Amino acid sequence: MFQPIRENILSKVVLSAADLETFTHNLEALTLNKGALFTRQDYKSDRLAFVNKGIIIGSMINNNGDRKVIQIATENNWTADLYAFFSGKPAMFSLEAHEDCELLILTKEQFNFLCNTIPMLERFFRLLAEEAYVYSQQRILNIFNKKAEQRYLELIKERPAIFERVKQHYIASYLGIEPQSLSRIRKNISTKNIS
Amino acid sequence: MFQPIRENILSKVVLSAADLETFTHNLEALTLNKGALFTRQDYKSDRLAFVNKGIIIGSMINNNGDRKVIQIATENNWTADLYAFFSGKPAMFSLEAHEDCELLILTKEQFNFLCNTIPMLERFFRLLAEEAYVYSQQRILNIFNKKAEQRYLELIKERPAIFERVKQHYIASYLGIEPQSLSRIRKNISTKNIS
DNA sequence: CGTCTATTTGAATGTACTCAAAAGCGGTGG
DNA sequence: CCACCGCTTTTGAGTACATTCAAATAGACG
Repeated sequence: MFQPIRENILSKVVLSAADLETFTHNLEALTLNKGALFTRQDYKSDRLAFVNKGIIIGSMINNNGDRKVIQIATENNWTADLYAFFSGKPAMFSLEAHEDCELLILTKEQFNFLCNTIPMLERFFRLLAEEAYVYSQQRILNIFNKKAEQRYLELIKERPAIFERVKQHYIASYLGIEPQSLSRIRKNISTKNIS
Repeated sequence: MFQPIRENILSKVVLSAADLETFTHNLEALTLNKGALFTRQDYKSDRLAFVNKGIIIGSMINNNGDRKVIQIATENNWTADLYAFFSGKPAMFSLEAHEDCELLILTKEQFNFLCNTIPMLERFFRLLAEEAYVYSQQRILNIFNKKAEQRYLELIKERPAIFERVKQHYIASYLGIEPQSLSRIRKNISTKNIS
C-alpha cells in the first residue's frame, strides 16, 4: 500500500528507514467511491492527498455557472486545493473521484509535524511545489502560444492514459475549450490524416 | 540594502540574527542597466534574484517569432527562470531589466548551501514556491474563465503600479493578447464610462 | 525638426463560442 | 430482445472576440 508513495518520495530525496516509517505512520488511507468529493468548492479543506489508485478531477463552477476542469490527477500524483490547504480559506475548486479511488491523506497538522521533524520531507515538499510551479508556468505559456488543436495533440502525447479513462468533455474543459470545439478539432485532425 | 529582503524573509519565517547574517553574507548585489539581460532564453542560468529596485520583465520568443511576456517582477519580488534554475537546462525565457535595476542574487550553489545549513530558509523557499504555484493556478483559472477586458480591469486593481512603469504592449502581452486588442478594449471601456 | 517607437484605428479573417438539434452509446426494465 | 432513458458526442448555423495586415496618429528623444 505504501510502496508507490515511498518510491515517489525517494525519487526526490533520501530518507532513512526510520523517517520513512514515521512518514507512512502519519498517512491515512481513504477510499472514495466514484463521484464522491475529496474537497468541495467554497468549503474549507486541510488535507493533501496522494493518489494510489483511481483518478481525481479538480473542477470549479465559475461565475457563469459553468464547470471548468482544473486538474486531472492519476496514480502517483499528489492532489489538493493547495490554496485552501495553505491559506485555510474556502477551496477554489472541488476534487471528485472520477473512478473508485484509493488515496493516502495528510492533514495540514500532520504535514506541518512532518516538516518540522523530518527536514528531508520538508525538502521533498519544497521540490514538489517547485516542480508544480514550473509545470503550471509552462501550461500558461502553452495557452498563450498555441492553438487549441496543438494543445490537444500535445496533451495526447504527454498523458495518453487519461484519454482512455476520462470523458471527452472533461478533457475539453481541461484544455480550456467547449466540448463542441474539441469534437470539431478531432474531426478536423482526422480529415487531415486521410487526405 | 538588505532590509527589504530581510523583511521579505521574516514575513514568512523566523530566523535568528546569526542565520540572517549567514544569509545576507551569501547574497551578491547586481546592478543591471535598463535593457540588460539577467537570463537569456535558451542559455543556462543558475541564479535566483530578489528585486531591490527596478522592474524585471520575463519574456520568451515563441515558435512564431513573437515575444510573449510571462512575468513582471517589481520591488520585493523574487524572479528567475525557475525551470532553468532547478533543472540546469536552458532557460525557457529571458529576464530583462526594464528599468535600471538593483538585484540581490543567489547562485544555485549558494541556494543549496543555505537550504542545507538553515532549515528555516529551506522552509521559506518551500512557502515561496507554494505561493507561486497557487498564484500561477489562479492565473490559469482567470484565463479560462474571463474575457480579456475583465482580466485587464482586475490587473489594474491588483497591480496598479506596473501601469505607470510598463508600456502598454508589454501589459497586453502579459494578459495574453495583442497590443491592438488592448487598445480597443481600453477604448471600449472609456466609451462605456462616458455614456 | 526628424526619427523611432508606441498607440490607435480600420477592414478582413479566424478561432472558438452559443444555441439548437441530431446521432451515438450504455444501461435498465418491460 | 428491444424499447426507452439519460448522457455524450457530433453536426449545423450564426455570432463574438480577438487576430492579422495595414495605415494613421501620437509621443519621446536626440
